[in-house]
Amino acid sequence: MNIGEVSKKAGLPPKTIRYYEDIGLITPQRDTNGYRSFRDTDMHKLAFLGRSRALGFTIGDCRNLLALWDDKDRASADVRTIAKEHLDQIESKISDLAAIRDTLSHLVRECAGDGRPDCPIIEKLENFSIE
Amino acid sequence: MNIGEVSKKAGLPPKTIRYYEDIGLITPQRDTNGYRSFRDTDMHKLAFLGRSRALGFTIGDCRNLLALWDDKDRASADVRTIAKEHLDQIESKISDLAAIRDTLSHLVRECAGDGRPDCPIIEKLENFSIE
DNA sequence: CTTGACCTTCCATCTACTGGAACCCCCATA
DNA sequence: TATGGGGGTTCCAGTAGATGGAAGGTCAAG
Repeated sequence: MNIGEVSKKAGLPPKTIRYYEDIGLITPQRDTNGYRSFRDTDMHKLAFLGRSRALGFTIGDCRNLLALWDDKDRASADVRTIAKEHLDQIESKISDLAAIRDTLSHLVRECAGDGRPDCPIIEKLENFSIE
Repeated sequence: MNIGEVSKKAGLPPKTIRYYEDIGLITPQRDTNGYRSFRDTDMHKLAFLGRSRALGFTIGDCRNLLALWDDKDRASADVRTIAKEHLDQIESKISDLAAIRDTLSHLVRECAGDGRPDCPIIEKLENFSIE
């Protein structure tokens, strides 16, 4: 399978797939003409990567998860640890963003948004602190 | 005021402050020894930048907000537009993250996390799709 | 006079790609 | 046989927003 077809099936741009090869996440064979030749296992890994990345795992996480995936004897606790840490990060990010959203939506509601120059948003940015 | 003191007051690392000068967000004077000499207006801008960045505005947004801040005659609608767009982005990011969190926490709950090798997290990453 | 804390510049590095240039390969059609 | 179009290849540069580190100048205290 050539990169274009793989790209469609895995839902990843060709550039991204080449990049994943560059950084050693996959190692597709080559045809005599130099084209990359993807096997099922490459396809499988790419799909795995696509899903992991969609869940927000970093490339480093993905590398670890792939290694764990390859290792049939690993303890599920190892996988769970990575996932749990990531989940914690996501939860803290969500609450950060929620605080920001609350502050901002308050400001946006307060601002008349008309032609007049006085604007509470700018005023608050001058001396407000998010708590 | 030297950069160290400004750094403490504004809560921004010296590196970041120099970077903000590099990209033209501030233009502090220089002492005869070459040290940056920060005035009140620089301090004020840095504090403004710190707060805007803490609210997740991009550097580009900050540049626009600073310009609007300088322009005493601008319409508050201009400021409100930037803030509103940003708020929308934040809300969509929050819901993306919430979907990821739901999926992940489901997986983490399902995984025994013990010494055994079978792990639903890995299994789902093999053939799961986030909807 | 030396020590140590500051300050300076410049260059490299990080994440996770993405864009573009220049070039090769394969197949179908006129 | 030429040619055109749609693949593929490599390599270099750039994105955002800093951050790390090297090499060196400056200043105040002891």
